[in-house]
Amino acid sequence: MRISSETLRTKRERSIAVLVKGKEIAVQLQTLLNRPLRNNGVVSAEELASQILRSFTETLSVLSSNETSQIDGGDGDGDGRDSGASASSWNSHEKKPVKVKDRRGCYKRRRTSDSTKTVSPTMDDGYAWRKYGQKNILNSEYPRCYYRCTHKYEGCKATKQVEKIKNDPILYQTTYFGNHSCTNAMRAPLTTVDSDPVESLNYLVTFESKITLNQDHPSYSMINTPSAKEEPKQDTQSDMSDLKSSLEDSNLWQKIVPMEQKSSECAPVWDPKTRSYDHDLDQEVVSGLYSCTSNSMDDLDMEGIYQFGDIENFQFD
DNA sequence: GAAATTTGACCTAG
DNA sequence: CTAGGTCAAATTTC
Repeated sequence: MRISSETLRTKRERSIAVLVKGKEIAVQLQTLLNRPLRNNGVVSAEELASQILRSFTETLSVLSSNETSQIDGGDGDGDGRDSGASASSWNSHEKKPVKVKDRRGCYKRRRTSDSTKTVSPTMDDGYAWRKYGQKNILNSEYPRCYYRCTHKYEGCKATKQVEKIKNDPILYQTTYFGNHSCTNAMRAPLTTVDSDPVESLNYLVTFESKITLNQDHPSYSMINTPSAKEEPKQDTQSDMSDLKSSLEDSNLWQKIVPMEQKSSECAPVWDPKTRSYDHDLDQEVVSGLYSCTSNSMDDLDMEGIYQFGDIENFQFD
């Protein structure tokens, strides 16, 4: 099945519109960051950064989706069971089930196609996820964690799997299944990682990491997986590579994140009591960013951020 | 006490 | 048959 040129044009227009919006927000954020005091505008820097993330995430979603991008739309994806009624099956003293619950046929295993993979230094993507499982994977050094949307019981069927990359364990490979049917209003409040200015900056990096350096560093890529056997969709693939190559010019990864410059003397700029990094990998990633934020924002090459705005001038063929 | 996470068992696609 | 995806009770966190 081929995509109509009209559909493609619509996608492009949507992508451009969202990217332009992202540019505007980025400019606002830059203005904020260039001032030492916080909250001198109506919108906080955290919120702006989060908006940027969402704009770019939506765009990437549009650009990477296959045709209708409907995922497993049909017969209820096997997870439609209600978790409420659970026949108690455990003896109160022994840690063994007295009687096995009859769950045969209660769900279908998900197909491996119709997924979208991303690679990012952070697990967070702006949505609220709830972990429901973890598995050690054969020939994989790190376990795979399973998440579903917090709003599952409001009908949102989005799930994702997160695992560290074997050769690059500071990065997480996230595989998304299904689309969020929850609205913006239902998304996670910006009180978790979103509220960290540094983490928000990390989102910018995350965006960059998803779309660039595809050849030089296979980890830094955004991969749409139509399943290995499937033929690549030429139309969308070429559009994606056009956009990628355009954005590669900005070379933001190196400009924004001087990871090598990790310096322990740089302190976080937010209250550490209210937030703590619960695992060292995030710590490593973020501490690289401390050096950006500590000596005012001068260390941060804002030109790189400007270049996000050049997306606006990108010409589709 | 509610929400989130952990973890072993259950279940199915390949 | 096995690897991997999901469930759900127990446990932890807030």
